[in-house]
Amino acid sequence: MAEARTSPSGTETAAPGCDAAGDCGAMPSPGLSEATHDFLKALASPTRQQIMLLFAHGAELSVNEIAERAGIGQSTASQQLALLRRGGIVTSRRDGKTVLYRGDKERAARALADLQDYLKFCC
Amino acid sequence: MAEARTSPSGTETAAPGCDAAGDCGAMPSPGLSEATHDFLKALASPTRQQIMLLFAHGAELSVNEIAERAGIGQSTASQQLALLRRGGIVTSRRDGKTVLYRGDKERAARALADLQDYLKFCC
DNA sequence: CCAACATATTCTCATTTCCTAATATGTCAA
DNA sequence: TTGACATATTAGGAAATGAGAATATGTTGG
Repeated sequence: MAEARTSPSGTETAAPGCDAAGDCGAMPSPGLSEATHDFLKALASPTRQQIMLLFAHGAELSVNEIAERAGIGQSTASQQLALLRRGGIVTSRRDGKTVLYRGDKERAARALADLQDYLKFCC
Repeated sequence: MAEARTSPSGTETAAPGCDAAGDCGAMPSPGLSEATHDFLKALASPTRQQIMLLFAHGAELSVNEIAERAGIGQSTASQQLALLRRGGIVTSRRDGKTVLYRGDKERAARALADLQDYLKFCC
């Protein structure tokens, strides 16, 4: 009978480490917002990391250009770009038939700041 | 006949965006080091994020404590902690029978700085 | 050494992710 | 509107991931 889990309900909303303290409701408990989680997930993939490098120096590229330069299919590129956009690292705008993507400096910086707060809290 | 991929070999070691420029070997081309990639992968998981929160305020916890507080099994905790350690966010030290884990502030900060450079380059 | 406890490793299975092919949607020009 | 092109979406299979059960390794005390 292995895996004796003592706390049956995994519902631990409050900040841990403050278990029996009593007055820890004051701080916001940076539980890593959905946006920051998406940001991390977006960057935690070699393919998407490679795609991001294509946006160096503020370059603005179409889906096809990205697919070709990254050596992946068109649909794959579209999907990965959607994840990157969901993670707030890229923005897209339409120009005629094509859709141009580029890095979103501001939102990336914001996500990075969130991450910094999170790490400052937990480490 | 979909998926017309122009570059058949996906072996793109050099920094893209510098394709036909010629003199791009000067900059380090922050291709996201293995360490930083492990760092991102380590944080891109709700379970591991939850575990990290247990280390708030420099707390040092055993594997069993972590498993209990996070509501996961012992083996799962051990595995996830191994990933976190591989990502450089956590350090471990032995104290008798138990192994104590805590956040690694320095290495986390270094990984964050790497990430910042990467984003500064690509966005 | 042996028993007891703590952690690590292995095995297996369910879920998710990644990628491609095929198809659908959207946009412009004629 | 139709044709051509660019992107988005869907479907399906291979590979990676996440978690628990069982087992192995390591450590202390008797």
